[in-house]
Amino acid sequence: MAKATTIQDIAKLAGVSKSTVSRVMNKTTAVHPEKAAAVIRAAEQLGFAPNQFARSLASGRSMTVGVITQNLGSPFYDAIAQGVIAGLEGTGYSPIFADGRWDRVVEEDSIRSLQGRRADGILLIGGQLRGTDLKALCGTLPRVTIARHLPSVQHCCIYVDNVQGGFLATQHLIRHGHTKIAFIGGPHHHSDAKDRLAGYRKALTQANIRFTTKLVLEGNFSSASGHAAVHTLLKSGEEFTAIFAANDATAYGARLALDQHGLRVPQDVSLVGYDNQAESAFMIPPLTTMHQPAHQMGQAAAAAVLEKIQGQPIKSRVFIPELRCRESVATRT
Amino acid sequence: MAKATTIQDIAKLAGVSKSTVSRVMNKTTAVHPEKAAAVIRAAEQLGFAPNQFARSLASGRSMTVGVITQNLGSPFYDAIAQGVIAGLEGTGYSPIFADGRWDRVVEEDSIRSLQGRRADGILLIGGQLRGTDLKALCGTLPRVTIARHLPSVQHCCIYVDNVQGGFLATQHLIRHGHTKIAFIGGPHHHSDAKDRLAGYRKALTQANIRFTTKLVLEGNFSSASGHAAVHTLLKSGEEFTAIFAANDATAYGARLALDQHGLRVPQDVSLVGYDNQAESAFMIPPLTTMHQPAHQMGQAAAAAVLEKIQGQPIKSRVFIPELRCRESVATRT
DNA sequence: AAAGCGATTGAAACCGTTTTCAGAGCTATT
DNA sequence: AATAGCTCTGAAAACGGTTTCAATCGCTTT
Repeated sequence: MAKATTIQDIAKLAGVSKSTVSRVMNKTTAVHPEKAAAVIRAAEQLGFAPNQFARSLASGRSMTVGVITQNLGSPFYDAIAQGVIAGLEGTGYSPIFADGRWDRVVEEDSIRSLQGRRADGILLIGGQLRGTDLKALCGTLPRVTIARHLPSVQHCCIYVDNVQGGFLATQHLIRHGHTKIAFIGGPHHHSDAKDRLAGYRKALTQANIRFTTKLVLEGNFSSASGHAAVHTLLKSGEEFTAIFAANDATAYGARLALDQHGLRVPQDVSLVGYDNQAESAFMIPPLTTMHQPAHQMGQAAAAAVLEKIQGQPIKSRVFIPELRCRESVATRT
Repeated sequence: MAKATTIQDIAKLAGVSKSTVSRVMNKTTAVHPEKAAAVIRAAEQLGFAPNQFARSLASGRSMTVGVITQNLGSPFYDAIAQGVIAGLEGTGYSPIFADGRWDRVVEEDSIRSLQGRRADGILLIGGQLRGTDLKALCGTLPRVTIARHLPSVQHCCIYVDNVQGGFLATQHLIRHGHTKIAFIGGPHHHSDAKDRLAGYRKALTQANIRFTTKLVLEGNFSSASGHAAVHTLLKSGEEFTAIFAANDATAYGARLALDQHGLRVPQDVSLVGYDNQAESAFMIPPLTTMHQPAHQMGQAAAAAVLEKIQGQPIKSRVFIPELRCRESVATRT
């Protein structure tokens, strides 16, 4: 590799000392405008990119924030990651990724690797580690958790109120006259799934509708699981006029299964999803679903961790999901 | 944060010089077993974690590879990124992301930022920069381009044959008896879109079907554009019995528009997409589409850039998309 | 016994920045 | 006119490793 241009090269070309170049680059001290201009010109001419390692070594700050993801590929979590990247852009901080794969051990390794890289802060998108583990592992390293609510001390969480989301979705169905509402959830141990189920039950209770486990199916947030759940449900013979799926992917699978059984949406069965992924607006019929401001959450988290790095106190933040009414829900007459 | 322990601390505790500590840590030279043991003991006792920055600064290698993305959020490109992360896992190299936003200037800045972080190699997922620009910008820095074919020297490209993909999709429709096949493409300047169109024309020509621009609509790879294109097409009065959409998102939009006009898929109009995104298998009807091995491409690219970093020569690699037959195509009788 | 050699080792240079420190010019005060 | 106080600047010291270089030690070879 051709030797990269250094601050020294610029200093020579601009006829100043490297200290001055550094000052111009970082605007830390006033420099005579004429010299500053010369430095900037020289930097541009040489295509200068400061060596972040030298910079970090000298200043003690790495200007990177570690981002722990869990198996990229789900629309919701990906949108968060995208928001994080967007939120970091132009701040001088770069994101550095490590994948936790929804596995406690892998997640721990990932965090350690990020620490070796001296990340100034850590952003956890989802994950498995308990708050106390995190604290033990990260010490005082600024960190914020996204899309998860950990009630541990000294830890900021940016998340959505899934109980409220489940409640709103179910309430919408109830308001359209439905009383036999099936719920296709996520894995029992997944807190989002549990919360959405809790919201579902809350809405039922409030409307004096009896809750029955016969209408609750376990899925795993995949379309295939939604598809299978509807088969199971139909085979069970339990009556229902509406389905609330714990995410849009599940709703897609459910919708296909209904179609295969000759059931029309929304005339025979109403359907509500959760996530508002891009494809939902173009389903047939367009899917009514809960919108989560994923991108916005990612940006908020990026901003939060930056503030924490700068020593400012930050607090957790709850986002409320919003109902997006489309055409997959019909009034039960 | 408490000051981290350095090799100097270990040297003192073990009663040797820091050079020796470094040698023990990296096994670069034989060290007297007794001293080596003392060093290791000291390191463990102090919980030593080498400062990656100092190490990189001194050695010139960063153990990171830069990944340039373009607006995360599209299934195809996201799957590639996911493949890259997977391919790097366990290699000691970490991916560090920067977004180019499909904008030549932003992309250039991103590359510069990655260079500042002294990435040992660069992976470009899509992008706008011409091969010569890249070469000027990166010099001899190992780099591989994914999902783009740049015929410039000294540059490795991992891509899919979009002409062949367009050809196969169209041929599939022709084999089912269709002759009036509409094509909803991407932006004219986008090379993938151009290639798929070329494949479409090639299949037409081979089957002696006259090509007409009246059946070619411009889209932008979004569902909304597919939706709009079908409206335009229907208003134009031009007859057609099948649609080949340049990607699945476009196909979703087209499918909804057809439905809104009372046209059934596949009985009235057959539909083929491109990308095989996860949702396609659960559309109604399940969408026939071209599968691209995106994840696999990302992994291959990661492996390739690592090899190049190690000084091994690498060569470009073309993947062939495969047809995934589902239920959105019917035989024209 | 002198010279030669391989295995170890420490001192010191170096990587490219940031940051501290002291000094040089100038202006404003007394 | 001397002093104090600014503003701007360069020299040099970190930062925490790697790597080069030369020296030492213990043996083996003439």
